[in-house]
Amino acid sequence: MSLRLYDTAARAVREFTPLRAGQASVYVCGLTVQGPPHVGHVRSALAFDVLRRWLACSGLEVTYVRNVTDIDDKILAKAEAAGVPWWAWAYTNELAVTRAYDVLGVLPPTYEPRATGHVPDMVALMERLIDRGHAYAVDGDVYFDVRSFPEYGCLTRQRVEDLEPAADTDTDERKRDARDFALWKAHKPGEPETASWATPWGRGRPGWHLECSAMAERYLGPEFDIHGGGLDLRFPHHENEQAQSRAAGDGFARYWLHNGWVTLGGEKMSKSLGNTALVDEVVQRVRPVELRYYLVTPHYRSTIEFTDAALAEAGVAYRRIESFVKRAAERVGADAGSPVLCADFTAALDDDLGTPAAVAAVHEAVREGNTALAEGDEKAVADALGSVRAMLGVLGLDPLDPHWTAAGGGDRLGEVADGLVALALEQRQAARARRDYAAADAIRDQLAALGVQVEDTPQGPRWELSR
RNA sequence: GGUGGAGUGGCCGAGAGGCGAGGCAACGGCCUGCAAAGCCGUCUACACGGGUUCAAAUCCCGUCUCCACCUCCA
Repeated sequence: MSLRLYDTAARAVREFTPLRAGQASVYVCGLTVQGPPHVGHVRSALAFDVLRRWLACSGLEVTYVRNVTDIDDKILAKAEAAGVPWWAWAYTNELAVTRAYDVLGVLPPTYEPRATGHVPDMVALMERLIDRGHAYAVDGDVYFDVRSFPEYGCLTRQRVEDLEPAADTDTDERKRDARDFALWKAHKPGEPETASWATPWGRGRPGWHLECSAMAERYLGPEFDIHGGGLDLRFPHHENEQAQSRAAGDGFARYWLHNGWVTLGGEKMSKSLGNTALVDEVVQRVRPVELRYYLVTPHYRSTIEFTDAALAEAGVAYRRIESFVKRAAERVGADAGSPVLCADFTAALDDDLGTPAAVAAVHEAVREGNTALAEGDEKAVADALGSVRAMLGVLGLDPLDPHWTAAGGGDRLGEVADGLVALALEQRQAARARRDYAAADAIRDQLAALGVQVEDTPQGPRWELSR
């Protein structure tokens, strides 16, 4: 069986057949860098990070482009309110987004283009659209003529007549149809000069949708495999992108993937509602890898409610897996066993990235591994470990991946602590040997009070920091 | 008004006509000096009302509730 993906345009799961054999081209809408990222934003990045890892794991050479929208109305407004240049505001937030992605183990894209760096591509695209009769310029604004393109609305199955007028411009009277949307916005008095670029129609700045069409074409070609983004981008953003590109003669995206919401209090997490949980704040309370587990485990298209309880539960579940990996690695070595993916795991991810069933397969392998550990069957332990680590690697959740283990390693104080705990455990073992359980338990209790969790195993005591 | 999505056991969260997803919690057992961890077992649910079918959480009709997009939005 091979990969099947739910395509929003088809409203069905479709077999994934790459345009070019052995390769996959993916364009994902990144963020408009108007503020720091919240949990909902990173869910999207994580969903497509898993897609990208799975495509690569399936043997495809993946070109993954995720843009940054670094110019738009809100960036201008917020920067002005904060009294800083718009480009500084945008860049500050872009750095915050990059940091959040990195903290959660999102792999860097193949390339991350910015809207402001692609004005010539946008101008060229507008010229093509005007030449073909699908766009028109009025007083420095350039609009897409939705009535000129019969397919308009096909991505979201909407009829132009049913749509409410596009409100992305101040005035309607210059547009041929109220639903026509702006490809380019003329410079307005009062807006910073730095937020405008020269074009054949005068100075101005990009409309939101145009950048993605221009950048996708530059880096992925006129037709590419997968276009991803959040559900809210279906309309108008993706509908408009597709209209622009196809009206210009490009094939554009062959599969459309959209991730579901993270809700808080039953409603979509969003800045306008004020119900956001910022990534920076959440990772103060939970380990990033546990946040990643929480976000990656449910299916990417389902809505998930962000609660402390759900997050805590995800942490417990992840630690169960992590605990096996660490014990097994101590027993047989971290790299023992071969990276064999369980058949259930592969089948699950091939079925529209069914991470819930994939995680269930991981838990199954962990259970078998724990049994092997208890029975002292080192061959079986190694098999399970290799398999579990390989599967976790696809999900970006391998506890032994340097990304998660890098922090805090190798410092002098840590070595001293290791030695002190070992010393205490020797004392405790001695007490146990002479059946002085009161003394042995006292040592264990004192270590526990310091956050050191001791467990006895057939191979002797081991310890971890409790959480 | 138009276009979509959702309602599952104590909780999170899958599945989409017939074999009890998985995890968390709880309870019982095994293991352990006692723990911890682990393993085994128990807990048989699908908003409501009809219908189709040998068989429905899954299909059809109706109802209720909630959410999203059509305005910036992951």
